Amino acid sequence: MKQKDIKIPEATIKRLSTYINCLERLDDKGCQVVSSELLGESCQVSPAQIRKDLSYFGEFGVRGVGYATKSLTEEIKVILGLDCIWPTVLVGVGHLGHALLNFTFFREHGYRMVAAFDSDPGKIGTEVEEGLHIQPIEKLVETASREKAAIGIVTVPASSAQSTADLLVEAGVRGILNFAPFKVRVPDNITLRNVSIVSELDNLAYLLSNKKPRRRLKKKK
Amino acid sequence: MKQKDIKIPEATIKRLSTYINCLERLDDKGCQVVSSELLGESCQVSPAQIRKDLSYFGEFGVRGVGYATKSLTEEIKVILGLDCIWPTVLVGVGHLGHALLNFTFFREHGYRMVAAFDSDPGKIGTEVEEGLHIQPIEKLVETASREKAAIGIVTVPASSAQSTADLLVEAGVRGILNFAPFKVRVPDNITLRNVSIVSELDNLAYLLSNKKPRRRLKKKK
DNA sequence: TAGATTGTTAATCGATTAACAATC
DNA sequence: TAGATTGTTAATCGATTAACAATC
Repeated sequence: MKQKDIKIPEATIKRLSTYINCLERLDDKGCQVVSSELLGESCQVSPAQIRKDLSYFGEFGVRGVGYATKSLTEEIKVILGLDCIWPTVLVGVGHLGHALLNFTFFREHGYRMVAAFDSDPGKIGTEVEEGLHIQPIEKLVETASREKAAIGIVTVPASSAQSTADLLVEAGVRGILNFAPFKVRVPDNITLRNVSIVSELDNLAYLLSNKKPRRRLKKKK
Repeated sequence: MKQKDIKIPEATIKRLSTYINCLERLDDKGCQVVSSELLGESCQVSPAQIRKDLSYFGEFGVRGVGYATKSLTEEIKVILGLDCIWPTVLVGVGHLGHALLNFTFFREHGYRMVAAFDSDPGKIGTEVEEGLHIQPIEKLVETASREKAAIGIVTVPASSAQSTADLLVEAGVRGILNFAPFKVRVPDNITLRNVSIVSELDNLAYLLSNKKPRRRLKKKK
């Protein structure tokens, strides 16, 4: 049990999110108790890593036994802040925006989409989800602040990413998830995550072009 | 100039991809030569980091001067393997799949979508891009191997992610980019990248819930 | 108790940053 | 040459892994 102002590695947070996923699947299979060994096998992380990750936040297991699947899931959700609802808005309802609006996981994980915006006049008023109608960008600041949106998702083209982020900040969101291929800048008090789909692909291309048929550089075990 | 069997950090590869992006933008602005200082400012990476990243692959700059914008861009593309065309197939033409098929960057970065598949009979035959018609999953192995697809993109639901990956492996792809919220398993000789959009959101939620306003997370136990 | 598995510390490994000699 | 900026080495910082005492 720690919990000072110790810095938690970002990688740990990322893994915690995947632990939830794996724990839920194990629970579905009827696994009421999991060891770090089993969970590690299930989500491809070493048992030591799992125990270390959890130890940043407290003691959740029973020595000699393991972790109660359901309660560990809940504990991790609390750690990640998924025990409360995050009002979220999305800007840019192209295909990607649409994909996120429909993303089932979204609803299941404590996020609530309270508004969606687009600059295309032809899209305004379209119902994308039950009760969710696309609004014009001009309404962003007004609507998002009224709805107390905490998170803004940016799925506009690179060229309007910065101006969109600016509007979201003006509307009072506390965090921005940016999918546009442009690293936006926001004030220090706003939390920002840039997601680069192209980088992921490029990473794959790199790995492929440097993997000679017989060479083995980076083996995981 | 190094280039032995030195291990390149994954973070370096990720950054190289963003360097290309920034370099192209700087070039558009008429910047023919950039210093690591300027490029760093532009893509929010420290100058030392940039020089270190590049030094893994060779010497691309001129001391006292900087880097030629255009040629550095090209050099990085070669490093990442973006100087050749990667035939790619996509499985699962939902909103996310659609988003990727239309992603302009895709074409611009040396990937060529050679086929798209979906299990929904209602979608078969639909033209999603110029000359690209959705094919049934049953045709995956045949078509993908005939087209010599090197990369497979998985945008199916979690429940069919593993079976889709299996088919792609059977079809002979060398790398898989998986967007489904399920960590698939593939043979050692296949390069795999899992992209978790939910993890990104969860990461944001964590950062937000541990920031000032809701400071107090008292530990019991 | 004996066996199992956690939580934690210490050792290892890896990545970033700082500093500076090389050199245009 | 003087000024600028790279490429690289060494120092620092951070994350992962291994090992084991604690304990159910």
